[in-house]
Amino acid sequence: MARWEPNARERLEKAAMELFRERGFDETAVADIAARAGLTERTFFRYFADKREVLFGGSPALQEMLVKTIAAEPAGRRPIDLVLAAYEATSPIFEPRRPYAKARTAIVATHPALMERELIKLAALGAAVAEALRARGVAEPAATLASEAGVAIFKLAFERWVEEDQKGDKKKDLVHHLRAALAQLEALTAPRPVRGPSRQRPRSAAR
Amino acid sequence: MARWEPNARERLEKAAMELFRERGFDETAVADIAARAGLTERTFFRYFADKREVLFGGSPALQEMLVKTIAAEPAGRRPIDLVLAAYEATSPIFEPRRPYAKARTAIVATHPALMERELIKLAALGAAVAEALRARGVAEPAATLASEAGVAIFKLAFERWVEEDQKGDKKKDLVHHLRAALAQLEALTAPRPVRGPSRQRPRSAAR
DNA sequence: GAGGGCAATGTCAGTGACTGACATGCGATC
DNA sequence: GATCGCATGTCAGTCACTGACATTGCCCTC
Repeated sequence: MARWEPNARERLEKAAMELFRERGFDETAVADIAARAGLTERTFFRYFADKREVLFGGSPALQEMLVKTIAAEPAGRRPIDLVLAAYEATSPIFEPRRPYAKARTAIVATHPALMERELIKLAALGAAVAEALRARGVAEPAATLASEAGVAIFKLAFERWVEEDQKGDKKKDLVHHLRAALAQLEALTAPRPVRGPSRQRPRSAAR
Repeated sequence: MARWEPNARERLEKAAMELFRERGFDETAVADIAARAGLTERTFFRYFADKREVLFGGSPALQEMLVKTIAAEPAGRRPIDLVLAAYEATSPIFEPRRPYAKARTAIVATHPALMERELIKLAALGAAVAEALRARGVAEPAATLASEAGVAIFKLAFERWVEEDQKGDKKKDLVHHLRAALAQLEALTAPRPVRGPSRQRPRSAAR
C-alpha cells in the first residue's frame, strides 16, 4: 500500500517469477506483475525495458565478473583456458542458487520469446569476453572463437549442473561440469576420429 | 489493386526489406509493409508469425539442407567434419546471393530484436544438426558440442564472407572461410598454447 | 519547522503489434 | 452456372510499451 516500500525491483522480479510459474508467460500481463508487487504498470517499465527483461536482472553482474576475471588471470595460458577460468569464477555465485536457477531455467524454456532473450544475453556475455581477451592481446579470430567456444561450454555445463537431480550425496559443482565440457570439446577437435579404434583409410589431417 | 496477384509472400518480404532499409525497423509499421505489397496487415500476419519473421523465410530450407547433408555423408569422419560438410553444402545457395545476404545482414544488425531472432534461428539450426548427428549414432555430449562448434564456425565464416569487399579478383567463397574457421578452432583447443614459442612450465594436458 | 528540491511513483492518453470472428471475392469443379 | 474452397479483407479487441505531466514522500537547508 505504502508508496515508499523498498526494493521495488526485487518485488517485481519475485512477482513475475511467481506469476509466470502459476499462469504462464503469455497469460500474465505486466499490469498483473505490477499489481502483485504493489506498483503500477508504468513503474514496471521504469525498471525493465520490457516484459521479458524482468527475468534477466543478473546479467550485468555476471558479465562484469567474467571480464574482471579474464583481466586478472596470470599470463601464459591458452585463451580458452582464460575463458574457462572466468566461467569457473562464477561458480560460487551460482552454487548456492541452484534451486532458483532451476526454476528460472524452467520458466525460460516454456517460451521462445524468453529463449531468444536468453540467447542474446549469452551472446552479449560472449562479446564481452572476446573484448576482454583482445584487451589482453589475444588476436582475432582467436578471441571470438575462444569466447564462442566458452559460451557453448557454459551452456552445456550449466544445463547439466541445473538438471542434476537431488540424488543427495554425489552432486557435482558447476566447475566440474565446465571442465568436463572443455575436455569433451578438445576431444572433438582433436586431429583424428574419437570413437572406436581406427577403421578407415588414413589421410592427412583436416583442411 | 487486384486481389489475386501471385507471390504474396515474396512481395511482403521484398516490401519489408525495402522499408526497413529506407526508414528503419521501428519506424516501419506492419501496415506499411502490407500496403506496399498491395495487401492488408491481417494478411501479413497470415504469412508471418510476427513482424520480425519476415526476414527469416529462408531458415527452414537451410535447416533441411544441413540435416540431409549430414545424413548423406560417408562414415568414418569426426562429427565436427560432418557438421562442416553440411555447412559447406550450403555454399552454392549462398554464393550467388552475396549482395542480398549483405543487405539482409546489415538490416538485422540495426536492431536487437532482429538479432535475437537471428540467434534463435541459429540455435534451431544447431539443434537440428545435433539431432541429425545423434541419428547417425554420435553420442552426447559430442553431438551437442559439435553442433555448437559448427554454429560458431558458421557465424564467423559467414561474417567474413559477407564483409569481404568487392576487391574484385580475390574473393574467397564461403567454403574457404568455413575451413579456415575450423582450422582456427582446432588450433585454439590444441593441448598447448598457440602463439609464440613455448615459454611456460610444461604440465600434463588438460583434464 | 517551513520551504524547496529531488527522486520514485502514479495518471492518462496514445500508438502499434497481434488475434479472433466473420464477411467477401476469385477460381475451380461438377 | 450453382457450389465450394481458399486467399484475402473488415472489424473490434487486448496488451506491450511510451511520452507528458501530476503527485508524493524524503531530505536538506535556512
